[in-house]
Amino acid sequence: MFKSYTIKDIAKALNLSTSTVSRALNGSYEIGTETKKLVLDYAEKINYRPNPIALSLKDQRSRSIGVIVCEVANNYFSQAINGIESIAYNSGYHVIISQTHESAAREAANVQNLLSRHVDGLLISLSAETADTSQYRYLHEKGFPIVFFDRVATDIDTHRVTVDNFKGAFEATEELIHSGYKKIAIVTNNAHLQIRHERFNGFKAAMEKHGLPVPDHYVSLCAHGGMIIGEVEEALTQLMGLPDRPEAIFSTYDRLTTACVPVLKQLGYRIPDDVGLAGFTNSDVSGSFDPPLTVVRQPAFMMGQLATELLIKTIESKFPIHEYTSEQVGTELIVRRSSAKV
Amino acid sequence: MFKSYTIKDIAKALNLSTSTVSRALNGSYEIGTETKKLVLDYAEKINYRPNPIALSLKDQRSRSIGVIVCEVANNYFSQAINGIESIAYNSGYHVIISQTHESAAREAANVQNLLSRHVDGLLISLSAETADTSQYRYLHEKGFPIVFFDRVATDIDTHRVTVDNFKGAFEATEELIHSGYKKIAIVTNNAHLQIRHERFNGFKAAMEKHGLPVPDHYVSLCAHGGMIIGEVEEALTQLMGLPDRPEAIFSTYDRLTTACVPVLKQLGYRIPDDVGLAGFTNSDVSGSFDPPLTVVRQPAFMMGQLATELLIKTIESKFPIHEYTSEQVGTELIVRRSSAKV
DNA sequence: TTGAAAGCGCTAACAG
DNA sequence: CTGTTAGCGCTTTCAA
Repeated sequence: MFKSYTIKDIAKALNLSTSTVSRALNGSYEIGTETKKLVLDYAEKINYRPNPIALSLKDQRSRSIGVIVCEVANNYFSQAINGIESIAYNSGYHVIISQTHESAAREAANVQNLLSRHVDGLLISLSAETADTSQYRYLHEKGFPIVFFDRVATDIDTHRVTVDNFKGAFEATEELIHSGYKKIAIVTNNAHLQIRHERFNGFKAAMEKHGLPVPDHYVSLCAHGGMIIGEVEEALTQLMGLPDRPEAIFSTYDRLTTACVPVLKQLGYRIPDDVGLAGFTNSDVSGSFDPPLTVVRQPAFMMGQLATELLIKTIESKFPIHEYTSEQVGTELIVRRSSAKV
Repeated sequence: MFKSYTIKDIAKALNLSTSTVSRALNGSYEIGTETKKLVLDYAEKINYRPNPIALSLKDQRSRSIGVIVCEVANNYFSQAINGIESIAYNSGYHVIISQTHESAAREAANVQNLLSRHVDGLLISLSAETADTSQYRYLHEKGFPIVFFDRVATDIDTHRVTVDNFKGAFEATEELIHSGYKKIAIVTNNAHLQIRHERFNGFKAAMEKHGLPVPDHYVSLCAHGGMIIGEVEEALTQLMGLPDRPEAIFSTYDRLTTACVPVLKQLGYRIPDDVGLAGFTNSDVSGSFDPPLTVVRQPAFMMGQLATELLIKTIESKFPIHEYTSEQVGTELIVRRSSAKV
């Protein structure tokens, strides 16, 4: 069923040896111009395609890279995957995507799965649940090419691609402050991720700079980062039920930010009249929200490209690499009405 | 660099032949219980993983399926890919995604690329530009497993997974009519796609049923389906500039629908006060829009699953399949304020 | 119950 | 310039 032609078929048809055919196909110099033309023409005619599996077996590489993300159906990640694909494709790699759904166990299983498929390298964005990164350290120490992007493991010295989360959060928070908000709460996702810390710190730094307090009860955690709407409801109900109810909310994570909108409305609060809102999100329709959202946007596509370039460079390096780069790109603050003070 | 263990390593270490090791690993019956245990224990200890590439070479299949979509960063497709992955993963296939960016040329190139990678089958959603489906017919006739989903080629008799586009469009249009709109225009994407026709026909049928006309100048085309904002601007500017300006707009395509919102606003029209709006989209934040959007939603995840199941069944079928199923699933109409009549 | 050997498609070292 | 051959990791006859 759908057998394709092999080098052998060509050799037989042309009464040549397979090696001659191989040489012709690969543009070797030690071959007669006529023979070469003969082979190429015939190959063209029968639409010959080399079998990449045989090639992979030969040179011990699969020409594929594994990508680990929490969810494909996520603005940031789908845009990043777009960037990943664009580079990988041009470099002759294919991309195998696997999703953790924010589960550390699934993440571990996916890594094993990708390894058993002999991917040449791994592009990783940690799940929110991942606390233990030892499997990555192990691989990394064994010389297996790994690049982290966005949600990185800080305790492993590898290539990394991130945004300046601190600055992104700082700017957004300061925007809220400049609008006139003083009592600002933060909703954030799981504590393990580095990006959470950085964004949290950026938030705190902005508050501190302006002499504003960040009481503990103004810090609300949603472990599933907006995937579970009940969690967001609970968090916001609690925040908005406080005696010193916050005047504005800063959200550190994509879905969390967009999830805040319907939840706040459902709880009876108008944005920004009753409560201001700003947060990280890569949604490309955040400007059409009611109200239009003030957002921090990450250059997802570019980050995907950058990470993939680093990974492929590592994979194809003749020598083991021991110098790792941490690329940090900027975020974009888009100010809209949700952060205005009425 | 990162060499993994082979069956040979085990054989050497245990002083056995590779075939014995192979048999032990594969639970063959013609093997001594002791030897078997020995091998399995050792394999476990060194964390042995069979090389899928060698296996593929042997049995002439790659255990991978190719997916062709226009864009990963698209609500519908990212959700569908989610479904595709879930089934493929469990069946031991990996998924190679490639994007056409709505270009027929890129689509053709991607197909060739996937074929040269010897994928075992193809899951295809046509690009908006694709008019010529002969490459698919050719493959299909050669016995290559293909399943179309969402944007299908109707002139090829293969497995297909679609939604009831006619009904989805019919219901949404009728919803606008029931709200009190009479002059309803339609913005739609490229003419080649079957889904466009079906949705257009559903729209027309609803209009006819209620005795409403669909003049030609109420039909507006955006070839790039909302990817190019200028196109949407042009289309809407023209529609809204008509002497008999439409009172409502029905949009047949995901991004087109969401793109209508900022464009209409920018042109100075309020939704639904000045113009009603309803359309297809799988955006999961359409309820947070200003105004909340009346949308037709497709069960993308399920469609991805269905298509993948069909494909894998075809791939693994012992006999050539000549009976093809056309699965059609329902759409969901979510009525919100954008389609209300003020 | 085990081992030897061929073969999947391709490349490359070695002969000629 | 071209052919022969071994080998990548694995399974599967065929022999023993």
